Amino acid sequence: MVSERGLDVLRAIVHDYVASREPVGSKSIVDRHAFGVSAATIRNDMALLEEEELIVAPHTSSGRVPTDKGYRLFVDQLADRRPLSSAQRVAIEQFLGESVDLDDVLSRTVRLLSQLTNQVAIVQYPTFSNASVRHIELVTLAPSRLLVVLITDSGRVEQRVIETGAPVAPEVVERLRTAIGDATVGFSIAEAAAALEKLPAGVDAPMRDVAVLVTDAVIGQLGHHRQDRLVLAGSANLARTEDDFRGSIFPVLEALEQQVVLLRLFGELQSDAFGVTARIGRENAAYGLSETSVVVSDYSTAGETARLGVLGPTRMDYSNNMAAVRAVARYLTRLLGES
Amino acid sequence: MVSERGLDVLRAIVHDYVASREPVGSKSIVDRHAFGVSAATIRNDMALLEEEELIVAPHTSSGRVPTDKGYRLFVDQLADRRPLSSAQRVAIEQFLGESVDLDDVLSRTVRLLSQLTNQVAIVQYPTFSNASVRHIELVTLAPSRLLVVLITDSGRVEQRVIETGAPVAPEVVERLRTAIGDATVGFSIAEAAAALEKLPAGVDAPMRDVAVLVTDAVIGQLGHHRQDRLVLAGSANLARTEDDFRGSIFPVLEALEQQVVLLRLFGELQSDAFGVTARIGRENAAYGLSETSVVVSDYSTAGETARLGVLGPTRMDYSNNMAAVRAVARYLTRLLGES
DNA sequence: CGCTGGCACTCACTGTCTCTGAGTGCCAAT
DNA sequence: ATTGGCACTCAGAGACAGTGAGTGCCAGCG
Repeated sequence: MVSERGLDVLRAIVHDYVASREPVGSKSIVDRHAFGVSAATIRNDMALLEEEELIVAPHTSSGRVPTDKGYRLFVDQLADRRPLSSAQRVAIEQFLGESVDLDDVLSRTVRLLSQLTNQVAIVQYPTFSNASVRHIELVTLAPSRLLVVLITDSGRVEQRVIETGAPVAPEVVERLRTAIGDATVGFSIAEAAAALEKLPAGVDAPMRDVAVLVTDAVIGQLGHHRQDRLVLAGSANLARTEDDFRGSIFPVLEALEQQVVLLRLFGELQSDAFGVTARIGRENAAYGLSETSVVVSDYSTAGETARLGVLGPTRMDYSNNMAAVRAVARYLTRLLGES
Repeated sequence: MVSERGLDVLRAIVHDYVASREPVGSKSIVDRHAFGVSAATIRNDMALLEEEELIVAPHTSSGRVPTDKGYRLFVDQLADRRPLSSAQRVAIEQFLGESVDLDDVLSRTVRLLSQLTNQVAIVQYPTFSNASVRHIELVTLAPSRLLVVLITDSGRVEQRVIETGAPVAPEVVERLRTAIGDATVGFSIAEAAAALEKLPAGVDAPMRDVAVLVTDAVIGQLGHHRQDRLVLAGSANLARTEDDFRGSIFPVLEALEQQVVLLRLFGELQSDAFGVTARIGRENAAYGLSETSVVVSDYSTAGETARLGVLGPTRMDYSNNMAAVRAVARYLTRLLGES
């Protein structure tokens, strides 16, 4: 078993390694941390830690480096839950407080998070599944081209262009708008979608084709969860990492573009009781991100929850990043809750 | 002066260097290209080219590499204006043909371009300055929170949320909507903005405050050129470059996030008579992108022009990239012109 | 029994040296 | 103008020794 001091040693190794980027040896530990014991003693502890596969020596006789398992233990038990500095808190309040729009809030959030952590930040769009339809607008862009705009009371606006194939008379557009409006405005998303399914059946034959096209479009918009969208910032931070991680930038950049991958990754993580979770190194191997760690937290909107987090090399400052992710998630929840 | 064959040699050097990533020497040139002369002759030509600073030897006695100036000459005079392969043309048609929406078109375009060139692709949002206002919608999200949606006949939809500070009565919203609609719908962007400037003055005192807020918002939306927006794809290609360029990825990724930089860069480039322009290496030094080249082309929409292009390491395949950029720009112009 | 100092050992890293080969510049001959 | 020949240069690859951080182990000490 690993002793109490053994864990302290692990903590010191993680800390020093993250800071210095170099394998850390027994001597430098006693130098930098007041353990009150000699280097030889530390060495004994390190031998135990190595047996438990919490640390590893990259070359036979050089310092030790935490393994994924070591980081995992560190994150689960050893990371000090230190709060953000007051300067950072002020930054959050100031920076997010100014925003007006949902889009604006999210884009500010993601930039803020990437600055606080020096990592790539990711924020998922929230859903408002209990939102209801506020307004539907049908605009003729060209004789045979319609624009459908859907507005919900959560402030979400969806647009889509429809090619009707044949010209549509203005009065038809007008009647369709009224019909669709009557069937949907004021109802929840689910109710509205159900009502629209049946709508074309009760419509005069000549305009039924158009009606099908339009209702399909609206149903599509209703079902189009924006949760499928992500906002990113800070990918330049990947390249700032001046060391060996550079080699594995490619799959990461690729994943950032193929947002599907990130969405699945986000989906799998579940944070415990509104806390923060981390996925470390090889735990992400399935996504080709085996040298990458992800720190996420839920944040909640009126009804549902969505996620935000940061992504970076396995050797990252978990303490700081987890604190930042948690703080931003909390603040964002508060901000969105107000509305 | 550089002889005719000297230019052929330069072309060969650029071609081979781009392909092999290694400095190219006189012998390998006579091997790979049927010059019909001996290596010694080529050496003489190379000495001239070096004198003109078109090529340079990275180490005293190894092959030559094109300088920025060499690439410039190559791009201006030597690049074969070879058309795209028919497979590529088909890809363009198929891939872009399916799209419906402006957003969709642009996002497909940028992905396509990045695939064709293996570089980072950038597409600027088009403006439609001669568009006119089609519809304005005012929706109450909460007692003191309004959503303004602006729709133009070019299919552009802008939204903005306004905090009114105090609750606004439904009939006030209704009257405002009518007033604003009357003043703007059917008019051009410029006319509508002018009319809105004067609108609050002619409104009853009690609702004037709200009127000012709302008209300001709409004026802001009208003036908000989407041309300020870019769509990006393919940043992972930066990391695929397996060579020395990796070192200068950081400023590039940074520029990609700070879109302002890219916008200025795009703005400075002017392509000649609907052709393609390149900005090579140190010509971009002002933006911290001195190892980066940019290839852009105008593309035009109904009224105005916008730009698209690719960005990558100085040592890129200019022939192919310029052909791809031109072809995509042309196709996009045609596609947008149809509407 | 845990801690410590001592000691031999390992091995990555660095600098130096040499060797090799691709490539050059120059020159005299064609 | 082109060519073959030749001396020269220099980056890169091995080989080699020296250095030092760090380890494992052990006997002794509190």
